[in-house]
Amino acid sequence: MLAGERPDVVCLQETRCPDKRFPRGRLRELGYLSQHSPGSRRGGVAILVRADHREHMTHPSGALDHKHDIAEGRWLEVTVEGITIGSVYVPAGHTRSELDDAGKLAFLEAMARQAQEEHEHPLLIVGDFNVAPTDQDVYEPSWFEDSYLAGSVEREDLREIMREGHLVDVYRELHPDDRGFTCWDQRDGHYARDYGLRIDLALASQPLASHVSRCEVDHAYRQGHRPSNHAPLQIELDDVEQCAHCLDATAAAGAGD
DNA sequence: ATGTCACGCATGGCGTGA
Repeated sequence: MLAGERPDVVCLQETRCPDKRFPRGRLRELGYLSQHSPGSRRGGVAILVRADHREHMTHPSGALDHKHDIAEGRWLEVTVEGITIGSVYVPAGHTRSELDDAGKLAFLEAMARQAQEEHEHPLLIVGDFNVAPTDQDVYEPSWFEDSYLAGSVEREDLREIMREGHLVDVYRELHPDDRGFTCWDQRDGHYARDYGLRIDLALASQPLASHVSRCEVDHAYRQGHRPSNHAPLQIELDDVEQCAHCLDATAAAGAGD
């Protein structure tokens, strides 16, 4: 994919490898800069940036309050060509025990604060949110009623992130009537019957969202022998320079008010 | 609703989390 399509930026979740085994050298050979935040076990997020953007990127510090262990292996951000891109892996909160639930909600709330702080900046957050925003994003809503993936509390926290950051759910904006599932249970038949969920999202700040020309679920990565149970989102932006310029102007206008 | 998988702990399965 890196050798063929040559995307500008790739955000990965669940790298599931210690930092030592993260293939920095191989990525460099392929012409990509990489940043990796390893997870203690199954997490781990990374961002790859095509090397020709080297002169036009920064790594902001203090992203999602790194003082808290909660962000370890779950959040990374980089600013490329004036656009801040976050790669996120929200805790699943699988058991829905009080502890897990609190961890997931605390994480979502930290994201909302971060989004609020950066709301004047061109921002694109992508990754596994472990929240299906609405019942349209779940294959059988009654089975997921108030579950950890589709609970009302989780959904409200997700809406708060979008409100605070003035963020748009890019896939839903472009595909109002499709389900656009990105994740399926590993058990036999679930993918074939499209028993899936849309929990992998791309949230773009509003002026940036108008420059998103394409957002698709890439089913090619669900083919082959024992693929991931997730399918990636592909996103294309039009007129990025113009967009960054217009957003700078917006921010400047906002600062003057 | 449930037809999987990899892992840790510990060595043949079981419990766990996604």
